[in-house]
Parts: sequence; structure tokens; C-alpha cells
Amino acid sequence: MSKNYWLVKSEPDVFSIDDLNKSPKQTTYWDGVRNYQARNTLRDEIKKGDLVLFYHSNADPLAIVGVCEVVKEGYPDFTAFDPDNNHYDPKSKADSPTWFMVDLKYQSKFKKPVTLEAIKQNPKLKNMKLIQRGNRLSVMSVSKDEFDEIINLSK
DNA sequence: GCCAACGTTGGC
DNA sequence: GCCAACGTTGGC
Repeated sequence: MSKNYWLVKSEPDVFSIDDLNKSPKQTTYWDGVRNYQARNTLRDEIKKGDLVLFYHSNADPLAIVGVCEVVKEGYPDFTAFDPDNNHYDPKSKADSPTWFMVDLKYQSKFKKPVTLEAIKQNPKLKNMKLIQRGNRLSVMSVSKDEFDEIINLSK
């Protein structure tokens, strides 16, 4: 089984890569995704051992800032069951959950963040979903070539 | 803070 | 099933 590559967005004011690094076991559950397309990715496609680019949105700079690893595959997002949680969704039931999440573990922080600007200017990355018009998905796939190019740019 | 580009909701 | 209204995302 070959490894797949992904990108997740997070607002660093809410949860940054440093927050992930400081989390217990450098691991967090990636909760709060409430979009069906992203849900399908989390539930069905992302596998243990896959690598994930960590992107800071609504930030300065806008950039991919590091890499994390999937340590637990899709399982029900329990924050949807908690009325006190910001991500509460009464339509999601414990016996037939609507929303899913994965666990991510910190792997590395780039010496040099790969900015959105640099990605837009790189012809090898012109097909990245991140820069396609109107893309607001918080979880998306990345090709191996794109992943490798991002790693090169970060050195 | 603005607003384009979505996705979702709900009346009909 | 259509579509207007509304809410959210996220770059600028």
C-alpha cells in the first residue's frame, strides 16, 4: 500500500503547528471538519502513515509550515455530540455519526515556510488544489510530486 | 473590514 | 427540485 499525501488548513490563532508540537505526545485529533467532501476524505481515504502538510490560513505569512503524520485513521468526531462544544451538530448521532476525524502527530516544522505566494509562482505547483479558484476545503489531497516539491522549497 | 465563492437551509 | 437567503471561509 503506497503512502498518500494531504494538506490541512488551520488558523494559527486557533491551532498552530507549534500548538501541535506542544500537544501531549505531539498528537491531536483533527476535529471540527463540517464539510461533506472533507468528511469523506477523513473517513475513507486518509490512512495511518500518510503524511500531511500543515497550512496556516488567515495568518501572516500564509504558508505551509510543516509536516505531520496520520497516527489514527478516520473515526467519529465526538465533538459533534457535545452540546457545549463549538462544533456541536445535533444531526450527528453516536450510533450513526455524520462527522469524522483523524489523529495527527507532529513530524517537523519547516526551517523556511513555503508561502502561498511561492506556491503560486512555482509552475510545478500550478495544479495544487490549494491555489485553485474558490477552494475552501480544509482537508485536501496533494500529489507525491507536489509534496516533494514543497519539501524541497522548505529547505 | 471587505467581499467573492462557496455550501447549506428551507419555503414553495 | 428549484432557488433565494443566509452563513462561512479565507485571501486581500
